Amino acid sequence: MKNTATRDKLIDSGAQLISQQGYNATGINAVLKTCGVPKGSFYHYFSSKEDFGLAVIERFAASYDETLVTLLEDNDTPPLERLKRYFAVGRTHMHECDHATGCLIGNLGQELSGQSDTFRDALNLVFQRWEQRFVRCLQDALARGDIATHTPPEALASFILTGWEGAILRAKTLKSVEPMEHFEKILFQQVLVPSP
Amino acid sequence: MKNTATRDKLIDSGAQLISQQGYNATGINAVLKTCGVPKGSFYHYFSSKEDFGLAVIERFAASYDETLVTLLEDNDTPPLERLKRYFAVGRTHMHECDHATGCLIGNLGQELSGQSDTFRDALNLVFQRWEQRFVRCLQDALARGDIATHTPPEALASFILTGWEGAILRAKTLKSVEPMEHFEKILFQQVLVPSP
DNA sequence: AAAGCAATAGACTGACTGGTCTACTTTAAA
DNA sequence: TTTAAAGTAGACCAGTCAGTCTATTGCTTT
Repeated sequence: MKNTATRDKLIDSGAQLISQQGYNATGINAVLKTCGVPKGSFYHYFSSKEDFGLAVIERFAASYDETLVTLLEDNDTPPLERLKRYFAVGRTHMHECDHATGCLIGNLGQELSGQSDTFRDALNLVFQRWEQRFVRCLQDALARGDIATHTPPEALASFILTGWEGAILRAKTLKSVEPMEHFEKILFQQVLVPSP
Repeated sequence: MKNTATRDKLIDSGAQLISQQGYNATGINAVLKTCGVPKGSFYHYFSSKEDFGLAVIERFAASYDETLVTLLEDNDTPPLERLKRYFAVGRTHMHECDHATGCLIGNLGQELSGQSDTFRDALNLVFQRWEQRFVRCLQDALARGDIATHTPPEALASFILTGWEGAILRAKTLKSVEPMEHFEKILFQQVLVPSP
C-alpha cells in the first residue's frame, strides 16, 4: 500500500459526505462517485464500510488535533483568550457550512455509539483527547489566577466540551449560531471567572 | 381513521427502534416485524417513511411535554429544586437504557437536520417548546431571588438545554452519566446562584 | 525481459430498501 | 340487507445496499 493518494481521496470524500448526511445515509457508491474511484480500489484499501468509517474518524481527529494544538497551546496568548479564539473559529465554521455540518465526531457519536461498540470506543477516545487539551489550557488559567474555582479542571473540561457540542447540535436545528454565543457568554461571565 | 390502535402500535415500535438505531438505520420492515403489523396497514396510516418519522416525533414530544409540565411547573416545589429533579430523572433514564438511547429529539436533530428541512423544522419546534418550559421555571427562580444574574432567562434556558443535550451525547459515547453530573454540578454552583 | 505484486476497473450478487398493488375482511351507516 | 368505506394482508416492484469476483494495468525488483 504505497500509493495513498487514492486512499486519501476516498477518505476526503467520505468525510465530506458523512459530515453532511451521516454515516448510515452515506453509501459507498456515493463516495466512489464523488471522487471518481472504482469500487475495486475501495475494497483494496478498506476491508469494509466500518473499516472505512474508522479511517475517516482517525484522519479527521488527527487533522483537527493539529488546529487544536495551535489554538489551545499557544503560550503567547492568555489561556482564556485561546479558549475564546477556539470558540470563535467554531462559530465561523458553523457559518461557513450554513449550519448543516457541525462536528463530525459529535454527529457520529450520536448516530453510532448505540449501534457499534467499535465506533463508540473510537469516538470516545477522540473526545477524551480533546478534553485533555482543554484541561491543559484550564490548568494554565488556574496557575495564572485567571480563574478561581473549586471545580477540578477535568470536570470543567468535560463541561466545556459537552456544552459546546450541545450548542453545535442546537445551532444545526435552529440554523443559527445563537446557542453557541449564549454558551460562550455564560461560560466566560459566570464559570471561568477570577475570584471576586 | 377511527381505529388508532394499529397506528399507535406502529408509532410505539418506531419510537423504540429509532431511539436505539436512529432513523436511517431503522427500516420499515423492521418496525412491522416488531409489532406484527402488515405493510398494507403502514401505508394506510402513513403516506411515507418521513410522514411516519414526523408522527413519531410528534407523539414523543407530546408525551414528553406532559412529564415536563409535572416536573417543571409544580408550584409546590422551589424552581431550582424542580430543575434538579428534572436532571435526576434524565440521569435515571440514561441508566435504564444502559446509556444507549439518550434523547430521541437530540438524536434526530443530529441525524436529520442536515438531511431534511421538514424534520429540522419539526425538531426545532420541539426544542423551542422545551426552552419555554425552562424559561418559565427560571423566571420563577428570579422572582423569588433564588438566582441573581444579568443574563436574560431565555439565554439561560438555551444554555441549559444545549448543555444538557451535549452531556447526554457525551454520556452515550462514554457509557457513563458522569458528564451529566459535571454539568449539573457546575450549573448549580456557578451559574444558577443567588447574588453573593 | 520476466515475474510478481500493488492498484485499478467495473460487472455482478444476494439481501434489503421504501413503496405499490390487488385482494380480502371487518365495520358502520343507509 | 345492501353498500361503501376503513382497515388488514402480503406478494411484488424497481432501486440501492455492502460486498465479491475476475480481468487488467502499472510499477518495481530481479
